[in-house]
Amino acid sequence: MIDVRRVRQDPDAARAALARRLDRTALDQLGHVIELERRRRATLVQVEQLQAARNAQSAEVARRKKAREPAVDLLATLKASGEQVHQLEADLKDLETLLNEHLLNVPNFLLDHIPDGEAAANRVVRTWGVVREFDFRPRPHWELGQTLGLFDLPRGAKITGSGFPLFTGAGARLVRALANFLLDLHTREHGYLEVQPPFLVNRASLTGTGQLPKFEDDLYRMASDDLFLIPTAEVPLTNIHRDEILDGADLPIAMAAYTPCFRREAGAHGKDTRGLIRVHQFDKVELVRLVRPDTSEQEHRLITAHAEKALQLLNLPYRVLELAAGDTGFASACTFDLEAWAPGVGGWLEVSSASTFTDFQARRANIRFRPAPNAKPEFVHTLNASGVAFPRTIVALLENGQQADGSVVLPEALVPYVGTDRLLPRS
RNA sequence: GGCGUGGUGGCAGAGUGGUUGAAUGCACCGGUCUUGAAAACCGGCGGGCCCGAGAGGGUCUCGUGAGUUCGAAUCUCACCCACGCCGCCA
Repeated sequence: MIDVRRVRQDPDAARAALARRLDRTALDQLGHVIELERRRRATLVQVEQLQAARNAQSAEVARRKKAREPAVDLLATLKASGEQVHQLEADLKDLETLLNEHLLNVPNFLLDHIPDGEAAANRVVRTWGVVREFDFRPRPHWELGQTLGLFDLPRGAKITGSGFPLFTGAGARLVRALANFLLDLHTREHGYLEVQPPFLVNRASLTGTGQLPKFEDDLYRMASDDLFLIPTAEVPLTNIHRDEILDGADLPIAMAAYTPCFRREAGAHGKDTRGLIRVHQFDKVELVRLVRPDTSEQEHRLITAHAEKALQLLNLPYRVLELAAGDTGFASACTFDLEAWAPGVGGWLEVSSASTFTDFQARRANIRFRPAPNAKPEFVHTLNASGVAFPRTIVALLENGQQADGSVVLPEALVPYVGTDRLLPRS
């Protein structure tokens, strides 16, 4: 949630800032916010003045009762003004409800330095690793998965539907190995607290991180309980400290979790439907940090570096993109995507997204900290990064590690976890 | 699922209609004392919003929402959550 006070102090600056998102509805929402906030404050002043008068009269009633003096005249005026206050309060509440609805649909302000434009304007910040030259035609992962017996997508579709992968044998073991490798890396080397959160969350949590109310169509919902399958562990992790005031000395808070993620991918039909690139259920190790606002830019670089370290240890060539204004997610102020090279499909695959949300999620989820003992609470800044998403990482591992004989060489870091340095075709 | 008990400030815990945003203790902050620390003593100490240049002032808030009343933490109703016992189940 954006800061309404910032909007009303300089509405034109707010409009200009949001215009960068190239999203008409965002500006429309902002227009409503400005008008509703004006009316809200006008009504609030009225209500409070009336209440102040009534409180004084009420105290006088109490005094007279104690002194056994008559108070009928006061009781009559209080009764009348009571109805007036009641009406004004109802008006105020309607305004606040409406204001909040619009506010929840306004995206975050972007950091100044990110490029303007749509996805085509995304900026390559750096590239790591060497794209391998093949002396044979590199095969796509779905062919490798078939010959190596790693996954069985038709049967996954039979059990559930398209986009619900079934991993088998060494493939299933590779998933488990990645989970252990990544959790060990982030907890032991990078200092994250390992967390195993619930996979179902309520509306308040999804509103806190920004998925609701706007993106309900992208979520799987359990109608009987009004709970949702998590689209990312970002949701439960960030909400752990919802409605809390943290001790400033405890920041930054760093948490890592391995969870499945569920996404309906509504509206993405026909795009990347083959293989493991776009699926409805996938595993991911997620990193979340709650930090002091003045450190959030350096924290953003740090969390990005943590995700990059995973790709480096997996020996996967990747590039880092700074997303352009028009391509940055609703809640994010600045996002770095990590894209691993996949020679089989011949493209860069997003395997991680590292974002700073500034105080946007903290306002929605009401996560604050006390900068010093007895000081006023302030909102934290929240950040997260995939560290990393499994299916596309597996795609990159298979397609980069493939040999002419059909086997796949695994990176050294994974060998102890998988128990072999090479995946061999089924005999 | 059934029956029962309960939800008060960072924690513990008073408070059953009238200056109670809330006693008291702990924790925390400042000070006195001390070579220093501890103890002791003195003082301070929830959060949101609004007005105000500021000083300051106002208002709301005792799980959430609605209601009764001139007035509610205190009464009524609904909902949510936690705990206990029973049932069911891994």
